[in-house]
Amino acid sequence: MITIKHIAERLNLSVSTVGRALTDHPRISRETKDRVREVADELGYVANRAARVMRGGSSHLVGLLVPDIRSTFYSMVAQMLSKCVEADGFHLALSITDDDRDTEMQQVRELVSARVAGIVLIPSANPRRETIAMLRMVPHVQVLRRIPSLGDCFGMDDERAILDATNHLLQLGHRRIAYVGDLIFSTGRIRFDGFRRACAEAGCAVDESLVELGPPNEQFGGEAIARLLAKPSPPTAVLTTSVQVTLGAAQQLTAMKIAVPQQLSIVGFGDGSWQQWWGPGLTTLRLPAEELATSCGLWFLHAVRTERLAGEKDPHVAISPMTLIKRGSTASV
Amino acid sequence: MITIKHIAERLNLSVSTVGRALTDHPRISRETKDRVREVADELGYVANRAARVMRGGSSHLVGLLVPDIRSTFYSMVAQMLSKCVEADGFHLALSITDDDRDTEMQQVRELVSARVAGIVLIPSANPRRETIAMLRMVPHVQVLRRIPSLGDCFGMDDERAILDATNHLLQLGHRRIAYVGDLIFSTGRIRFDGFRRACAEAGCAVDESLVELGPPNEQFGGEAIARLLAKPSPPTAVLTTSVQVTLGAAQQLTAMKIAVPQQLSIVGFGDGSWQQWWGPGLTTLRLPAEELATSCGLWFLHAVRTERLAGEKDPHVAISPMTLIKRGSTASV
DNA sequence: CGTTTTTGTGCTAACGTTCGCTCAATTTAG
DNA sequence: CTAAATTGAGCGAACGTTAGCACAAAAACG
Repeated sequence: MITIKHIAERLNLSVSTVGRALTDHPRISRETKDRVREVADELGYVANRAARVMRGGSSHLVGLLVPDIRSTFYSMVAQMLSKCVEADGFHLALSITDDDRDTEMQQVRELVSARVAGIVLIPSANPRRETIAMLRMVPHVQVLRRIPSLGDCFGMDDERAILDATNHLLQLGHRRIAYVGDLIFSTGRIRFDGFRRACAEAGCAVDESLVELGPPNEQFGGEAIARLLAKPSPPTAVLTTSVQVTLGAAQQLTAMKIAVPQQLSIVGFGDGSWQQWWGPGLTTLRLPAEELATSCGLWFLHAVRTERLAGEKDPHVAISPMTLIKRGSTASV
Repeated sequence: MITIKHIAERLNLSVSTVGRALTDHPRISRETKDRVREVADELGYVANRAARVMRGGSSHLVGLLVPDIRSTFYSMVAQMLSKCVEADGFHLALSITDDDRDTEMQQVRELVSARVAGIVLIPSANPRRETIAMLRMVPHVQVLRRIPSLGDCFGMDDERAILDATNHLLQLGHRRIAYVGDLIFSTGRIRFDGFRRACAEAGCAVDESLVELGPPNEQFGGEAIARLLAKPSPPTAVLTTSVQVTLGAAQQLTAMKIAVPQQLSIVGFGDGSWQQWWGPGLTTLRLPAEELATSCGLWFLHAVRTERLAGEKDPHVAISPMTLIKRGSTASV
């Protein structure tokens, strides 16, 4: 690789002069700058960022940790964040955690080792103490889920949303409402609370046998639906409270040829083009992915610029609202 | 940030000893190694990768350039690639190009500047000379599209696929077949060739007024369908030859309440869960995204390990087959 | 017991870039 | 016409890590 040294030799200049010429230092003559630039282009010189970082400069790298980049929500976050930070000359280092705390730890170590300017992460269910310690060394922002011992967080109004969805079903007269979700993540617990609260407020007892708790993935969604419908007295409505669970549930309902909403009403989670086309159209909670990602990106740049570390005293917690989109998959009993 | 120097001072050791202890050098006593490790953990030491890179080591970074990470295909590539390379201790630096050659150039410059171990890219339609020159400095692999002056490429059998799709429609008796695609990318041109060849071989003249060429995005797909259906003698079948165009077309057909396949047969491109649920089910060309991404990742690691540069003499060109999935959106005339 | 080998550690240079300091040459001011 | 200011460029140190060389102490060998 070509270095400034090569350029300096070629022009019989010192490395410092070449360095200054390339960074447009005011005390270098126009003529020298032009000659240096010309030779640099000719030799195909590309600055070594590692050296710059070592001198104490910024790596201009932003770490992004997501469980799975194929998810529409996470890829939207990645896209928007990338757009945001690139406008300021930053770049994205993408790490995929699989929601595994050990993978997460290793990835965070890598990012800190690369001296990233900051980290945006969707934290795993229960990050290691070490992970948290490392995160506290750099500006960072949590998205979606919230670990109290970490800093700023951009989340969604999970409780309100599930409350709305449950109330929608209650107002349609449903009393046997099944709940499919998780208690693994902070969001899962908040959503479940919302469900219980809505039921309690409506004076509707929660049938524990209609509560399916498990990992928020496609497979569990499908299995949960199958189990629920196989019960002696099946639910009249179901709430699927994560994107993947909703997808699995929809596939299962289609496969089992269940009439929606006649046999079962369903409220899904997240938005994708498939939801408008699935069956009678899926009633769903729309995620404010784009807005959330953008505001998160902007805040993040702010955090990096002000060298704001681990949400020092009062972490900034932003809550974006979700909206219930009513389609054909929910009807009165 | 804590450096080995801090650890050395704390233990009254030299930096070299600490450095060797941390890299598990054989000539360091077990006792010293343990003490060093302990203090390192206590102080929260994280190695500075920049320094390591400067010493001539690898950055263990792999650059990935995609037009848009929200696309299912590209995010699948990102996911699989990440899995592949992380198994070998590499990490992904994600860059989004928007298919813009200037953005692309800037991103490649950044990656080379960060001294990435290699680059995987979906090249833009017409990369700058400078971009190509920089790419030639590092091991790199093209995905999907192919720029002849660059190296190895992992693509799909675009011509064969469109040939199959067109023949499927021809066999169903269609003669007025519309084509919606692009001539911007190498893939677009190859696909169009496949269409023309299939028609020619079947002795079916291509009606140029039924050929809609434009950017491969959702908007164009919708507009193209609207234009085609507004013609005095509209097509009986249409071939949409990119993922986004297919999505736009499907949305437009739903919006216009066109009876598929009675009024119009359609063959789409790419696969997504929505396609099985859209209308009567979309007949479509399945992309071998997962396989392609995985084999690309493996080859890439090979290229990095063997320091294989710009496809030196004979670039490796892998062609994965696509398969036509027949669903309800195509029927005989 | 002396010699060779092994073991454990320190010194120092190097990677590529940046930046403070120095200094000569040139220009401007008095 | 001399003194001061400005311009243009070089020297050398520093960033954190690694690795070759050196060297003392300990161990193994004859």
